[in-house]
Amino acid sequence: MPELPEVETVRRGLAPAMEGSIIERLELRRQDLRFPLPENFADASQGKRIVSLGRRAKYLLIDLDDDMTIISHLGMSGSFRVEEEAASRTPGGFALPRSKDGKHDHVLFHLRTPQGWSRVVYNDPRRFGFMHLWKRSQLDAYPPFVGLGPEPTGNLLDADYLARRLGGRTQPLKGALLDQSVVAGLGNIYVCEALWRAHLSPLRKSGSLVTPTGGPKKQLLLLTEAIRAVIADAIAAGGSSLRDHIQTDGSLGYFQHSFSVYDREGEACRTPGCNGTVSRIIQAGRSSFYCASCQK
DNA sequence: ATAGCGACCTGAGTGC
DNA sequence: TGCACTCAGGTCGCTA
Repeated sequence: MPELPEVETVRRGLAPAMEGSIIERLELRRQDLRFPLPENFADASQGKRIVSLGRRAKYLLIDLDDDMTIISHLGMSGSFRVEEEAASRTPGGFALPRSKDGKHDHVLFHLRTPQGWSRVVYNDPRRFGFMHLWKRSQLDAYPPFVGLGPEPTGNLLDADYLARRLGGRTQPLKGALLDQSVVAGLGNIYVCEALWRAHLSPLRKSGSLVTPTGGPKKQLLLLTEAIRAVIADAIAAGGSSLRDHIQTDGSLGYFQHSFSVYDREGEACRTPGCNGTVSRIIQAGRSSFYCASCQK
């Protein structure tokens, strides 16, 4: 489920509840997520203050006050929710409504906040997510971060960079953009959306967007801007839905965005002036949605 | 080196 | 109402 914009929205939603709080207790109900939880997870976390929440690609970073960082990946079905406790309650007095889906609540952060007490709960039905502990000063050496491409929101992603990475590559654009070493944080949905905005087919050979001298063709400039814009728009949409979403059920992690092509098989293409229909094809075992009329 | 595919796990949706 | 089947936003590791 969560691609970069969803993880960023989760980060922004959790920050007010977690930053500055102390992890009074870490309750581990299931250890067997995609990878086993760290052996010393509870001991290394309890009593520590959370100094800030960060993000790299689709990874949420919970920075503790002793140079350790909890790295959390939501996999396909992971989500967090915040349960606030009134300031007047005592530590042992939790009387919050039990989650309707408690059987998939795997990690519970019992927090002491400046205002009182709260719980932050990690829920993950499919258990494709995981959490690791890593020294913050050595985060660049965390194996999944080695070789990770630039953030699509940052300055390192530009058409010249993509030309260097895509030049000579015969792989279809769809696969190249899903490659986290090319751009970090794109997933199936936003690759489909970016290609639609750039009027490029997911089947197009990656190298065809690069000139013989290795520079970006105009279409690659458009693709670069489309990637940046689709991510920025999705983050903005998540941010604007954040407050309402928390108010309804306290959960963070999945927002029903409206997409232009994703999951719209058989519907009319939304490109102005295009009368095509959205198709679904399978590439490398994953669905690609695109309009064959305006995406070439 | 690159590309394709199954595996990991559970739940939601569909059609009979 | 139940059952069988398909599909899912991510990533890893194995093949050719």
